[in-house]
Amino acid sequence: MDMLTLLRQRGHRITRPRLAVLQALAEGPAHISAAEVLSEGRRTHPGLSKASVYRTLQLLETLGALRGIPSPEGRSFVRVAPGHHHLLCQGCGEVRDFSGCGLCDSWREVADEERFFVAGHLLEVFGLCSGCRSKREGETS
Amino acid sequence: MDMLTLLRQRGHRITRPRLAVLQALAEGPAHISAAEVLSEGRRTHPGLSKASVYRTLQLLETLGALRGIPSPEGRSFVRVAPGHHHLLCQGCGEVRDFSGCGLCDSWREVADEERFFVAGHLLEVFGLCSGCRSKREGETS
DNA sequence: TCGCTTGTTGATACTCGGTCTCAATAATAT
DNA sequence: ATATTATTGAGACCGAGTATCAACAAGCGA
Repeated sequence: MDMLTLLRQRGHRITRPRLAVLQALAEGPAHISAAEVLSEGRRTHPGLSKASVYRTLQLLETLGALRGIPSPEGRSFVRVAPGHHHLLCQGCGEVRDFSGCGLCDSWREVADEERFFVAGHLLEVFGLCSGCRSKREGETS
Repeated sequence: MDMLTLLRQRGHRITRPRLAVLQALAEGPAHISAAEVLSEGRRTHPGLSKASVYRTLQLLETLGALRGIPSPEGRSFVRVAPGHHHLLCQGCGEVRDFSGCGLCDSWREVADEERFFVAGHLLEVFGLCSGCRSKREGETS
């Protein structure tokens, strides 16, 4: 669902700071940090404050529209989308997306057993990207 | 592989602080924070410093034996084990494990396409646990 | 359209997880 | 035993994220 509609539907006010954050999320990179949202958002609303950015990101995460993932500089946020997953390089920190995991069913029954309401899921595959891989050629593993 | 053996094999020295961290990881809860490792580790090595704990955890993560996952109070660390995944509650922050995901193959070909060396993977399923679920009964979604 | 109510904002002080520095120490090789 | 050098511990430091609170404005009803 549209994040703007989601906010309205849940009874949250549509304000300039929130619109600026939504626009930053829409126009910015797929993985975006709070700091990037702040600087990007100030292009549409110069007075945008750090606190509002964090509050809005937190709100969107609570509503299930965003998901924070760990990154070297704090957290970065991604739009929650079905079958959207990551390859995390432990060498350089690069995050690469991939989609179409084809496995979005087998864990569902586990969640059902636990009486757990599933808002979304995220598969992290971590290791070394091709670049870092060749750099470490020769090391014992 | 045994974490102690792993350290030795990669040419890292076996020191008292590192042994204390390994023991804390072995005896502590499955999901453990750096602060918990510190206090737990000081039981076997009272002089253990915060810096050493963070350094050792970082080293073990680099070596692929540990994986940090986001949590309200910083990060918590889990032993990397095949088919070990999480249900993260966005209401209370509870982390519940589940295993036997049965899907540890379909993403592998994606990784291969990207020439990505896979050290491990972690599936996060997030939403609401049964407790938080009933608390929010009646809210629009 | 005009207020009124109250959710939201912005500035800033603050918290605290995590890192950096560097002299002192101790694990390994010889 | 000695030399080499990775590692440690103490504490200063950094910076992401939060708390506070008076001022503001979104939305609603009249």
